[in-house]
Amino acid sequence: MLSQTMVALKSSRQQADRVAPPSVFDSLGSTIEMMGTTMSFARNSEIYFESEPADYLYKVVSGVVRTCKVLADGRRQIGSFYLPGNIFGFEGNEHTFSAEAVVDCKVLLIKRSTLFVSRDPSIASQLWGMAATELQRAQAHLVLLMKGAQQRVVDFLMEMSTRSSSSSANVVDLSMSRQDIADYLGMTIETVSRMLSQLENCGVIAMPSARRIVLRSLGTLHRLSA
Amino acid sequence: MLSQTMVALKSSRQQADRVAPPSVFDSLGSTIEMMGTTMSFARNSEIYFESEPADYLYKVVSGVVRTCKVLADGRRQIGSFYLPGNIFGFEGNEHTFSAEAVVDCKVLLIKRSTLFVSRDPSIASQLWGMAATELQRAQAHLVLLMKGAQQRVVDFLMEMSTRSSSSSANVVDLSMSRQDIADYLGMTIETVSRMLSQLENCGVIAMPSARRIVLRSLGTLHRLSA
DNA sequence: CGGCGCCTTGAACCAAGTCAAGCTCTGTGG
DNA sequence: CCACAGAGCTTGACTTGGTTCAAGGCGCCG
Repeated sequence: MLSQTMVALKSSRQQADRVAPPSVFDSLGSTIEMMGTTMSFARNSEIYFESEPADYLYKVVSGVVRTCKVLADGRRQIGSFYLPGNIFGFEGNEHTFSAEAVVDCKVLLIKRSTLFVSRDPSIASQLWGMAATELQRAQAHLVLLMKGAQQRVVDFLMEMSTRSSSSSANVVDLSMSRQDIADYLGMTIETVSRMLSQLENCGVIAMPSARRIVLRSLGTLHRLSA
Repeated sequence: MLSQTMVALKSSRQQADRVAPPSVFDSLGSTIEMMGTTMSFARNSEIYFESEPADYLYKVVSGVVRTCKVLADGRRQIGSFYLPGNIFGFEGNEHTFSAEAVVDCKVLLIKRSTLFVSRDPSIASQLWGMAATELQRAQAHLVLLMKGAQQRVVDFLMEMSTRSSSSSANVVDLSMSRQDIADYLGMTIETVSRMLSQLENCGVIAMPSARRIVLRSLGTLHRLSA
């Protein structure tokens, strides 16, 4: 049951890149305006660590971010993946998970304190809404972990398909490794691999390459995830 | 893998009991004052259903509440338990889980709209804090579900011990059934039972009765939950 | 071409689930 | 007050889905 993950993180935290113009932090169609700083992070570098004080919110500009935690026995749990446009870093006063760049990323940082000085009540309710979205994500993840291996993989594919505003629907380009997927779904890379092969054999997906998945029958997939 | 749970819910939604005086909604040491309504719910009755619009927040006055969801295959997932003083009902605009009374309960209802009319910025930040707490709870639950059966049960006992402001520390009085515990921990009642017996045989807990657990060695328990 | 990540596949193993009794409370009616 | 019924809990024997261990394949870059 022990460690498979043991990712050697690049220790180099990246430096600030440029100061963004007064920009629109526009998730959820909102209009929180503020000064933000964009930073770049190299693949597998750490954005923040799990227990650092949470003074910022983060918005993915490009790339993909994962939040994760290394358990006592060396295994790793991934809390969530964040795609361009997504906002992360919502945990209370102290981060409960670390955040890392899955691939090279640009991330917009917003100091939390700047959000509360403004008296604009719409900001408060937007924050509320984002936290609620995050909570729903976590709850969906809980439900996912109760299912069997095949269902988990199918759910994952469907989630990624839905969330990535991909050009051609039905094609999912995964930027994360099998190990990342396994740690997100709470299983081993071998099982992830087997389930994918199995789905391919059944003809419901195709894998032109390991990281590119074609969803050939959304109907069947949806039924499988029941 | 099919249904074990099939709880027959009492359909009788309870009526409003009395109107509370302008009361202090004082979780997190806050001072959100408002008119609230206290309602009583009988054991196993439904407080709200998963997909109803979420117009209220709820505070447990007495008793214990569970939030849960019935999966497609009939199994049930419990999102969380709420003890007296805890506040629940934070999901976005629509509840993702149902809420039910584990035992006879009194619950204080607060209409959300009343929270937003006031311009008091402290209310907003308190709401933010509560949502963050709820998120942390969910994340802790995620981590829990990655562990082995014994660890899950130990974690559950520790959580309950910590959260219940019990008179005598080290004694946990469970108001929920084995089935509730199993559905919270993502396993079967048999496994829960086996793990508890095992812990008792090792001498780290005692069970004067099925629902009353004495933690005989917090140190050992803490080590086991590693 | 060779080395190295990363992914896949196979076979053996094991933790938890399933199925099936049996036990222990608790409340109820005689 | 006792006997009985039923729900809830425990325990044992067997099955199984997923992990573990161990090769082997594929693709990429030097």
